[in-house]
Amino acid sequence: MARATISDVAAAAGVSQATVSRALRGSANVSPATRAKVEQAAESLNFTLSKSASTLASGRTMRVLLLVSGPLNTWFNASVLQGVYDVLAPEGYDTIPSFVMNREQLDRFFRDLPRDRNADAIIITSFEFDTALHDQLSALGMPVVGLNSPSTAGFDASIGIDNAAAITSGVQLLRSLGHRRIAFVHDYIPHDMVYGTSTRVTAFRTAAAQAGYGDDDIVMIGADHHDTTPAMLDVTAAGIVARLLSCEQHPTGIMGETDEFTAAVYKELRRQHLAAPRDFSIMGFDDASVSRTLDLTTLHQNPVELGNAAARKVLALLRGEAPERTHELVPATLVLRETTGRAPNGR
Amino acid sequence: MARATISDVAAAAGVSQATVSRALRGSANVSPATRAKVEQAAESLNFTLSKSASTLASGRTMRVLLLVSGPLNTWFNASVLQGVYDVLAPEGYDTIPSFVMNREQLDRFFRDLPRDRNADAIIITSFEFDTALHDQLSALGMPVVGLNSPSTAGFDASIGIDNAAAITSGVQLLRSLGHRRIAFVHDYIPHDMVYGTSTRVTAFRTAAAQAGYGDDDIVMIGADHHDTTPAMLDVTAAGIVARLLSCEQHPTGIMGETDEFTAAVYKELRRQHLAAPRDFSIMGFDDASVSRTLDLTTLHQNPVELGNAAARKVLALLRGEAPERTHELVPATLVLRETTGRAPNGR
DNA sequence: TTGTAGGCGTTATCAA
DNA sequence: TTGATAACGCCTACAA
Repeated sequence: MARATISDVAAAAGVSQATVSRALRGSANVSPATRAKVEQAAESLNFTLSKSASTLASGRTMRVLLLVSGPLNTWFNASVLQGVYDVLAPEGYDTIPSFVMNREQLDRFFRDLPRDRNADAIIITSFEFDTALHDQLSALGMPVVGLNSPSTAGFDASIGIDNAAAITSGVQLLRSLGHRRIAFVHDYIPHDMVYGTSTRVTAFRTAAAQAGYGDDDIVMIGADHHDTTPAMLDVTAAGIVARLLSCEQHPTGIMGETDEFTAAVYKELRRQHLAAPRDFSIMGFDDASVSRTLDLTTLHQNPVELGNAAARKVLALLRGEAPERTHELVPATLVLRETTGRAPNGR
Repeated sequence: MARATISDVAAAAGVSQATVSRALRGSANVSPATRAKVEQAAESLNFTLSKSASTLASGRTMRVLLLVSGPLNTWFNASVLQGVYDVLAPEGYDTIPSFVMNREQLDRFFRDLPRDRNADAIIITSFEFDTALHDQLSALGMPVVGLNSPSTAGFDASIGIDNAAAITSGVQLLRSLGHRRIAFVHDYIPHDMVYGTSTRVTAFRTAAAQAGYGDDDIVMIGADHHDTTPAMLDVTAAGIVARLLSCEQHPTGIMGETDEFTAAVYKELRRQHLAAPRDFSIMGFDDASVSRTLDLTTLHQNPVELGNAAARKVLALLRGEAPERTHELVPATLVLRETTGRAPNGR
């Protein structure tokens, strides 16, 4: 049997199509009696409004795009999606995830976006845009909210964590524990589209200098290519540790860009029969589940809540209101666990 | 400025709307010259087809729903999403994730689904359906493919891993390593909507019996409630371990329902100064990243590939073809790492 | 509060 | 290969 349309319902309920439309969308100006009649008719005909037809007629799609950088199945991205979904779904909006891995895909995304014109707003996560892209954003013609984007330019609203402040507190911790030489280890940072974590690298440099570390007391070690498979992560980490331990006077305080990456480095250090915090201190960033598994000291952030907040801003923008706070920076807080402690040599 | 419509392009290119439509969708029967003219006109007007209008006219939405059980931000679910997205996106389909946490939400989902009628197909992950739900599936009127669903009833196609075979190989491993008493530890399994992992519980029982373990040599320990926060997982695991160690003659071979859960149990065991494989053997299930971090022996599966396969089946169904294999069961293979070894007491 | 009627931007059928 | 034209199913002034 063909699907019932709004006129079938109208006929069944003995009212006009317009009234059915109003009743079913919960609009005001419909008498309770009429509404009941309509709802009952719709129910018995197993009728529901067609989203496409509504969209075409109203111009509202009830969909919001979520653009994330890198794979969807990382702890951060998946949590953001969860958070966005949580607040959008009850409001009747679909969340449509898209992800891009490199600059080329990003450009294509923006080129094709109007073609799909199937969204009322877009949330963009963890991209470091150049000015060309900022212009693209403005040309979109829909609310754009940024999540963990280094700059707020081009966004109607944004939310992110305060990477710099968090890194600073981490550096302070290492210093107060007596670590004289400290290192920052991080994954490969692509040139064509920066993933946002580059902020942490520069923040570490700055924070260390401010904390009184000299250039010789700071060691930055980054992977020189992107690991594609999980197995490669161990290999990358082994290379990092080799470089770390071959420093003349190796650092005893180590910060990692993310928990995942830090976990791999930590594992390799243990393989070298070094123990934390006996021989060194190590801390991650994110408070992902792996940090809990390893009792890794870390900097806590909650990407689900970031997603929630971003979605709330979208909703406000869509209602034509200003979000409570247009550009928001939330702190990431230090979580002390078992992998940090007094520096081995004493002070 | 208002957005250009297909007639603007038609006018600019000096052809009819129908021709523009054909040309832009790459349909055959358009002369190269005309196509070029149209494409150029579209380009200069910055025109792209409206998805909603296309949908309304054609009946095809170019969207597929992905219904998952439990939160979106678990390793498994996020990977499935990634896998589905990977094959659907290049074909022009949007992937729309939905997740439900309990039976009530599931019922609502099916009740509201036609209301949204905004999908051409649906992929359903990790649900154990009763017959009432099977009927719902058939009534959907669109291709339904199952992913890791215990039964194939009601699905047009399905794919999943062979939990039973995998569990059997795990049990065999423990037996050949000389473990006389073995345990299966698992998280709380809700009654209202089974998450699919219950299969593993029963599979363990069966496999153990077949491998010659007597009833007294098998210990099943499940959490008695659902942990909501990450912190609670440790508490749950502590309870599990307490029960495990308080067995008269405690088991030395342990299998866990998932890597995540097993990791928590393993952590608690280490906290009790027990070491694997010296004092016991432990293995997880999934080959999630945490198992690599901990060098945990596990049973490997690749949910990204499961997602790929499910999406390919959807595509085939949508083309009106039969999928290569309608109902597919792929093996999960044993990955030996550092946490399993000869039973402590010898044989 | 309810009804009428035009329009939203395509696709698809049928001719030409 | 191309062009008219009738759907597609709903929303929204506007009128009653």
